[in-house]
Amino acid sequence: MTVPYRPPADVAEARRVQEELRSRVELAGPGPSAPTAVAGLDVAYAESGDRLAAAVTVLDAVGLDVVDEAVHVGRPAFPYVPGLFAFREMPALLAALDKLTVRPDLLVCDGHGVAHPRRFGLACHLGVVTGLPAIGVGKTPLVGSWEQPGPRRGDWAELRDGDEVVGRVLRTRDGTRPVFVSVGHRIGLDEAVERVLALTPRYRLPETTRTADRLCRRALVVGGDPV
DNA sequence: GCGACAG
DNA sequence: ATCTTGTCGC
Repeated sequence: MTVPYRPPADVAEARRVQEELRSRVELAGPGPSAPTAVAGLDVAYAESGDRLAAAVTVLDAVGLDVVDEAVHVGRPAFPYVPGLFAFREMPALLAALDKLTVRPDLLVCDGHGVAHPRRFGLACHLGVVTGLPAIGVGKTPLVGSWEQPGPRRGDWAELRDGDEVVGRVLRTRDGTRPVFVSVGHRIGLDEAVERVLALTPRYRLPETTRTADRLCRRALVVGGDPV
């Protein structure tokens, strides 16, 4: 899946691109079809901050075993600006996705989807650009307010920004901090939460992001960096 | 005006 | 994201 993508030259251009792509987000799912190959995406940075490794792991939706994986080592494509975070990692993530042999049915991103100031976080960006259904799973909030969800796995609370429900604060494990789930592209919030719970049988974060996290960190070490 | 701010 | 020691708990 080769997808054309050019990083913006500056903040102004990034915001224009973001606004243009935002109109293409689909907040509902395509249908009842259950995903079989779920991809996890994550990026690790070198201490210097001038090098990064983007990883994608594809897991069987049922057994949660890794059926394919790919990494791409490169440089950040944009400075870190809250709200424009996606531009930083998009090129490397797309390059990694390009190397996959197995085409995923769903992308699980470490970052938010529509739970974003302009409703277009990394998960939306990746979903729209690739055309694949995508879910955003953030570890910390970016926008919105919420009531503390119950203490048990599966308990949740609405994440709302003003009058809009932009996601769900979901407890994936008893007694641990919740994660922030939001729609990225072509999937509904209920199904997104359902998928996240299916991917967290044991740990707080989805197995997809855990495997991708280990992969990109390893790639960064093998590539030679830790002083 | 001040503070907050995914990774 | 990354830098960091010990510590509490299963």
